[in-house]
This record gives sequence, structure tokens and C-alpha cells, in this order.
Amino acid sequence: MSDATKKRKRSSESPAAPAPAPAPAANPYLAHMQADGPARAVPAGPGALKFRETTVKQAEDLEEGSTNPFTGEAFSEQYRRILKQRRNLPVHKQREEFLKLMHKNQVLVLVGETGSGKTTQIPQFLVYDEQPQQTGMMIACTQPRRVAAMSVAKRVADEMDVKLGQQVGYSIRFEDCTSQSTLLKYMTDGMLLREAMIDPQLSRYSTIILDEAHERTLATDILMGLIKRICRSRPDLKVVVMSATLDAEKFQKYFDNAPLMVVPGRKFPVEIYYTPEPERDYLEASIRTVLQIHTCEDPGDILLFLTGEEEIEEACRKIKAEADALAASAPSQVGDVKVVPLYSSLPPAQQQRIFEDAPPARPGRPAGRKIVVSTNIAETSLTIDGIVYVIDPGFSKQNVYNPRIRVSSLLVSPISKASAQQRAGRAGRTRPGKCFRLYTEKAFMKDLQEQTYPEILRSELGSIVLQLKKLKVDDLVHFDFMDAPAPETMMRALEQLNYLGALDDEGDLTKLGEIMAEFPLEPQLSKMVITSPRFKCSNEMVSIIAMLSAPNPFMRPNDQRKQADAAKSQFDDAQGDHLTLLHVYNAFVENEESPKWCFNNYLNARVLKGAVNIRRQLVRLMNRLNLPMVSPDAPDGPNYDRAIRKALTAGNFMHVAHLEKNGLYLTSKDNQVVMLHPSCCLASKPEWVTYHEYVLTKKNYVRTCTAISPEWLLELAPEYYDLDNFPECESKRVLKRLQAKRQSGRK
DNA sequence: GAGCACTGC
Repeated sequence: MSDATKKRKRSSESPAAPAPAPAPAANPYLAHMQADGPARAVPAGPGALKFRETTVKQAEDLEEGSTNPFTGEAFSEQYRRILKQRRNLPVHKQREEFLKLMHKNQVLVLVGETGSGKTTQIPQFLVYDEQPQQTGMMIACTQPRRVAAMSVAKRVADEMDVKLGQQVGYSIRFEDCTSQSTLLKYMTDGMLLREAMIDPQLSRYSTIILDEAHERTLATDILMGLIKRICRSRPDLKVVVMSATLDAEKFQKYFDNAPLMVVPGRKFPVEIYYTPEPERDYLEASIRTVLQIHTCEDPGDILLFLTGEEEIEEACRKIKAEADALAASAPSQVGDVKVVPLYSSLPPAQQQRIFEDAPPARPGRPAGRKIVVSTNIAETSLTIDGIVYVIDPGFSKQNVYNPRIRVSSLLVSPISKASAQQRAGRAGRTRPGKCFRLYTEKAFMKDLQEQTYPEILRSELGSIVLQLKKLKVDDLVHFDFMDAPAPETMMRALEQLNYLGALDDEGDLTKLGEIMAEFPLEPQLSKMVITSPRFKCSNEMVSIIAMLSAPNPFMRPNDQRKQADAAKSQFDDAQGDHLTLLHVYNAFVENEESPKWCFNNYLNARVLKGAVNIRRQLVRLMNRLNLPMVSPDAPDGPNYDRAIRKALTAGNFMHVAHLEKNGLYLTSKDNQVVMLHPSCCLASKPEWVTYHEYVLTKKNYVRTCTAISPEWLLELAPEYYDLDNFPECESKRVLKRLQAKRQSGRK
């Protein structure tokens, strides 16, 4: 992030650019504001390339020359070998069409299916057309995921015969692999959004490519809105919106009827089969289908999509057992199987198993088969080559936010047509494949929605609204969202930010809000961190927040639950889970971040390392914002945990539950009946708790809970706990009594 | 007395 503030200097070290920078701009950020407009002439050199006026011939001559125009070094053998492959990619045939469209238009929508080469080639076409080393402005290409940004950058660095991090680099959270000489930068969409907060015109970029736009991540959606605005004030900015599906029309319309370019993919055909009748039990039907394929179809690996960890582990056990039984009863007809589960919380070493080979054929027996049982992670994030059969039961878990009760929940829901197509496509990556859909064709046509709802329609918007306010988008109602979120969700976010003190009653960003927006955290958490110095516990709070931002660090293998629970209890704090997390963090650091220590204590070392990383980033921000890192005077004193719990309440006062006389908790104001999650370390039920999250599963649970004192609510959040505007309930009566006592005490 | 689809800053 700080990179955006660095001064960039472009030297004329490249041989293709022997002369100094063309425009007398002192500040390369402002180059686009030069009076001579966007079509600045690049000084005549070999090829005499003109900014955005180049031809395919010119580029190809340079690519086929002996010297790399960007480094001045001789092209390597590897480079030439890759160049041959690149020329065979489908997108290469349309290089001329692409350049023409880019020269004539500000925004281009590009649809390219998998295997078209769009992600690697399009940015390079632009590098040759724009010669960024001469303009001082970069080309950015966004990706929804970190690994993609990293691996594509690596590939393209090889293709351009440059060192990764030099002319081609990437930028993701925790890692900025770019330099002064970077011309092409792959980055996560979230990272570009962060940069926009420092540089609202995105003035370091001449062209921005939004890749995988069809995924409609929160960050991509916000970026599209911002970029559409920036386009008006920066006619020199060019934009390419790349999508894998044919829903391009929506993007075209949104960008004022931008032209469309379609690049064919390179895939093998996939035959689709539907069930004649709806399946009652998709899990049972899935297992049956796996076994049918295994016994009746030609060799080739199987990918089965299920919804979650538990379901996947169960399916794996059953498939393995039944396939082994079949093989035992008919050894000459049934081959061996290797059943591999895949979901994100699986440690990387186990995730790697999906790339292992299928079991070899034993003498006199059919070939073995690999069967991967996966969540949606295999739909976009991970690609497994060699899959020939896909089984799609038609469901996935989706996060849905309900603004009425202010709760997000994970629901098993039917997938969209786009998602079903994506799943089927996974069968045709290396050769023709088959996809078995466990629903009827009629259901596919009539019941499935076209696209999955974009994230922005399913999320809580607190931090998004905060970020937009920071980006000076004041009128959120009229912000040009591609899909506008529900007004009620927007209102909830504004209300929440107002209670937190980030927005004033006019809806304008306050000083506190400005600072809150700097943190890569949910607003409540930012508030806690920022307030914590006041309670002399910022050191501790930053650790807790880092732990809350990381996934669950506690391991609980099915066959060692007792031991795992015992290990966890060593860290338990009588006052609650937030403090327990603090103890775990501290113990991890005291034990020198030892993976062995983690293993012995049923903790996930990878997750804890992640927390250390997040903490470091937060401390850097605290320092930059002049927020002191302090600890309570007496770490063993009675006020130690009190200070921390009070600081927690300062941000979390909207996540409070009160124990009613009937033994149930009710959430403050919303009056939802909730229970402490079974993983909660609180032995007794405190009358008041603050919780980190509310999870809706079979029951309503609040998870990560800590005991608090009701006085703090009245003291720290008087607007939210304004008892004249409070629904009638037991907690209101308790608070009223308390308030009366406070007032009489003051007299 | 039970869970955590997947990302991202």
C-alpha cells in the first residue's frame, strides 16, 4: 500500500527509449494531465513506436528481435520457445482486432473462455502498445485471488524474459513484489481498491484490466463503479473488463455500450447428462454415481462437488468402503480407487494430494481411478488436470446477509446456471469429458437462476460504506453500482457507522472514521483497535484482533477430540474467548512460533503464523497513525483483563447478549434468542456477554464470547443504549435501574 | 454440546 506513495522515477535505461522521458512532467503521476493529450509521441527509436498507435507488425518485430526492448539484454532460448507457444494461443489471432478496439475506445469488454490466453497475453499486448517505460505509467491487471496474481505474474515474467518483480511484478497483501522498473503489475482487486484510497484517480496506471469480472467480487464491483467515474475525468485512462462467461452484455451496458471482443477458448467437449427424475438425497445419489462411473466408464479421474467439510469426509469414507468392497468381489473388473477430499481448511500438504496420480493398474485388473470430493474451491480457485468425469449435485453453501436481524448465515442453496457450466467445464481440460448433473434438465432450465448473486447483494456493507466515504463517494444512494445493494442493507451500514462514531449525523466521515478506514478490518474491530490506547491495552488488542481476523486456530481431529479439547483448555480464560485467543497468541510467540509446539497443542501453526503477519501489519498502521502501543501497568493485576474487555466493548457494543431469567440469552435491541456456542470457554453464564459473531446453524449461536459489565455499555455507547429508544425487554429494565443508580451517584 | 462455502484489505 505504501508503495503507492513512493515517488516513481523512470530512467531511460531501456535501449528502445534512449531519449529522456517525452513530457517535461516533473511528477510522473500527473503525466496524463499534460496538455499534449494522451497520444504523446514516443521518441523515435528502433521501430519508432507511437503511444497507442502501434501495429501488430511492430510488436512482432520487437518480440522476434534479438534484444529484449525492456531490459536491453539478449532474448534467451527459453523465451523463444515460449514465444512459439504463445503465438498458438487463440487470443493471438485477434491481436490486431484488439489493438484497433483499444485505440478507438476507452473501455473494452473482452470475453475469453478458459484456454484463450487472455490473462497472460492481453496485458503484454498493451505493454508493447503503450511502452510504459516511456510514459511512466503502469498497466494493472487485477485478480480476485492472491495465488492467481502471483502465479500469473511469474508466468508472464518468464514470457517476457524478465525477472519477476522487475518489469513484471505483483502486489498482494503482505507482499509487494514490484520495483521502480515495473511496467506491468498483477494484483488482487482488493489491493487496487486500497490504492485508490491513496490515489483516487489511480493516476499511476494508464490502463486497468479487471480480470475475472464475472466473479463479481465485492472489490471488483466497487472498482467498476470507481473506474467508471474516473473515466470521465481521465479520458486517457483505458479499461479492459475481462470475463469468462457470455454474460458480457451486462458489462457492456454498464460501461456505456462498450464494444465487445470474443475470444474462443481451447477446451474439449463435455457431454452433459441429467437425471430423469429429481433426486431425493443428493449425497446418496452422488455416491451411487461415483461407483457407477467407476465400474462402467473408461479410465479417467472423477470430481464430485459437495457443500462442506463434514459432508465431504462422510462421502469419502463411504465411497472408499464401497469401492473396496466392489473390487474385492470382482477383482478382474474393478480397479483401485484413491479418494481425496478437498476444502480450504485442509492443510496445504493434504490439499496437494489432489495432484497425485491415480493408483496404477495391478496385473490383470482395470486401471485405478482418482476421485476428488471437493467444495466450490475446485470450481474457481483450484484446477485439477486429468479430470474426465464431473458429478454436480447442484448445491453449494452461500453466505447470505439478513439486514433485518443483522445476521449473516451460511445456507445450502441451489447453484446458478453459470456455476453449473463452470463445474461441467472442469471435465474437459485435458480431453473430452462427461458431466453428470443430479437434477433434471427441466430443473436446470427453469429453476436455476442465470448467475450467482453478486457478493455485494449478499454482504454486510459496513466496511464497504466506510471505504466509499473515504473515497469521497458521498452520495451512496446515487453511486453507480452495477447492482445496487438493498436500501435496507445500506441503511444498516450507515446506522452502524454512525453508532461507531465513524460518520456524523449528516453521514459525513468523522476524524475517527478517516482513521478507521485505514485499517483492513471490519469497522467494529477498527474501532476497538483505535480506542485501545485509551484503555492502555493496544498491544493486547492488536493481538486479539489479529487472531479474530485469522481462521480458527484450534485443531480437532475426529479421533482425538478429547485430547484436543484438553489442550485447548490450557489457554482458557475465565473471562472469555477473546482473552483465550490472546493467551494462545502469546504462547505461540513465547514458544518461538514452533510448529512442533503447535502440533503438540492441537494448534494450527499456519493459521497462527498468519495472525503474526496480520498483527505486524496492524502495528505498522498504528505507528503510522501515531496510535501508541501500550500495555496495562500491572499485567497480573485485576485490571488487566478489565481494560481489555472494556476496549472490546467500545467497538463491539452492538454485539451484546443478555442472560434472561429463563436461562437464555437475548441479543441487545434485536432480541434474538441465542446460545453460547459449545466451543465457548465460559464455564458459568455471565449476565452480559459481547460476542464476535452470530452463526445460524441448527440453532442460533453466538461465537467467541467474553463477559462484560453493563455499565460500560451506558458509558461507551450512550447513543446505542439510549433507553428512551429501546425495545421493551428484561435487559432494558436492568439498564434502566443501572442508569438511575449512576445518576443518583453523580448527584 | 457443535462447526467452517470461498475470497480479499
